[in-house]
Amino acid sequence: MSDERELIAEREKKVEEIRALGANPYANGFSPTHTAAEIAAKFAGAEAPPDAGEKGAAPALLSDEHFKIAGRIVAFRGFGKAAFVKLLDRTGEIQVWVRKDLIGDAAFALWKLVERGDFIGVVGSPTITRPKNGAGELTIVAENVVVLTKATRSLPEKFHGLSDQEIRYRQRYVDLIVNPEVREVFRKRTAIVRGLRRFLDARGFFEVETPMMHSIVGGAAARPFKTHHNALDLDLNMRIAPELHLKRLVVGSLERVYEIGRNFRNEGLSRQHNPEFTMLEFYQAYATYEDLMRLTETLFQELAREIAGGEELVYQGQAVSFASPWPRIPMKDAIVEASRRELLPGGLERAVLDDPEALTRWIDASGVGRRGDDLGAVLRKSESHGERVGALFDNAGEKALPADRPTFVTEYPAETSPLSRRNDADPTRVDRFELFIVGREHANAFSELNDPADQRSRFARQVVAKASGRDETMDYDEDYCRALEYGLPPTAGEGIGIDRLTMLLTDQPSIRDVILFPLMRPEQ
RNA sequence: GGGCGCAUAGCUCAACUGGUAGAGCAGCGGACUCUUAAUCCGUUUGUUGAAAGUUCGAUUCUUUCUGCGCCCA
Repeated sequence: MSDERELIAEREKKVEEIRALGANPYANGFSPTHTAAEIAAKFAGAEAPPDAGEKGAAPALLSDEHFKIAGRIVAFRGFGKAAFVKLLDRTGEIQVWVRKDLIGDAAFALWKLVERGDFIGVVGSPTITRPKNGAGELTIVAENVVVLTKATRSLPEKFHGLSDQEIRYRQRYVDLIVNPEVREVFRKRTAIVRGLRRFLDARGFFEVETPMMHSIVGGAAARPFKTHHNALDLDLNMRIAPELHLKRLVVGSLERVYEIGRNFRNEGLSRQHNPEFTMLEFYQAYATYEDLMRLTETLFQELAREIAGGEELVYQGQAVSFASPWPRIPMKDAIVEASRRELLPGGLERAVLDDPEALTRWIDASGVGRRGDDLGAVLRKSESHGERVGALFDNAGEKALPADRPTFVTEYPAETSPLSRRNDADPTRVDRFELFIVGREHANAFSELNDPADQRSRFARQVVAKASGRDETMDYDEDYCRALEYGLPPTAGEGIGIDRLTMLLTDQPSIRDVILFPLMRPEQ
């Protein structure tokens, strides 16, 4: 009787037996008056009532007040004519004590068909069970019990729970039932999103929703998912970023806007990447990327205090201090540091990175350009000095950043930032930063390019690159350029990945641990 | 995309160099009205991820496939 179907059949038999006793195994209309947490709060610190002493005697109550509670039985300890069960509701667990003498023979006959996994409703009053080792436990002594939903599949083993990662991700509902720490991660995720909204709302930002289906690809360097609208016979892309629509809204004089929503990028899966992921993007008129560095520091510190309990946190064993000020490192300095630390061949000085011809000579002399790895491949197909610098940073410079401090990387090359404003003093670079924490990109921000002529030429370069086979490029967005011609006020904008932020603040190793239903291959 | 690893009962895990699969929990039957992984007695349960190969014999060795994880890119 251990074949899975037989286990289910055993429980289905009980469903019928419940019906035979005149009860509904899928009953409706039971309205709880209290949650587990509310009762726990109400009787926090209560003294145990006087012990009745007699073995088998009904316990003295803390209060005559009747509480109606409902939840799933996650632990069941039976004693023949009595049982202790743990009821799980949305706020946590509470113990219930069911006694034959208190609920009566008829109800107890029904109770005998109840087991771990079932939902029940209970009416009863509180007591504190006899202290054995340490304190007694707050417990609702049942006067009445009803079956609300009979479960026909049994829960995973009570002690080890569910640890198979594949089943945890595929059957998240089971994971959430048996792993309290998983519930806590997702509770914190929601608290993070609420915290972001609170932070931005308090600063006069306006929350908006923009389209997720775009006919034009833009706002990031990524491959899109394709889809199709039948009635219009229109090919569409799932958005890779909301950026261009949000800036249109700044043109529309909204000035401060943000959107929290899903983006879709057709790329591989890893511990840091899920094809659909959630981003916050916000845009603030009359701000610069430097203003956003200060804002970002404050935002992350506030969230760390609320979610992680302070500005000193530990991510997967790595201590990280959020205390101000956060280091700011120009991209080229990070590359020089990588060379110094032999993450790259030596001799890569700042002067070399500043001079396209010197960099070409260094790439040839060091052999990096002939390497079979990703860096070699990217360098060979790079068509500009800026792209080469960006490739050196992505493949080595990142690794030379401080591990124990959030770090702003600044001075990005213009070629890899087609939507960013050029730096006034050095037009080959843009007013942009990315925030790196524990080696991962956590935010990307820049002062926005609002010169329509410059924007048009940068879109044109993207189109040329796409024509030459690059698929992670943007389309020419004519309407966006038209919007810029109406005037985008000086504006800075930023994107923050909510999934990675949640990983960081809840110390989770994989993005799949902070997404309720991560993308998986279909079963079978 | 490349490399490494994992896949055994519903769940968590065993099974030495190849000898026909076990435990705990869950389930089932019984005892039990203060338990905390309740306890005690008895007891059922398997296409060892799939397919093929080597072998007298494969959970174990080989190949392919599927799914998952990790590392690299």
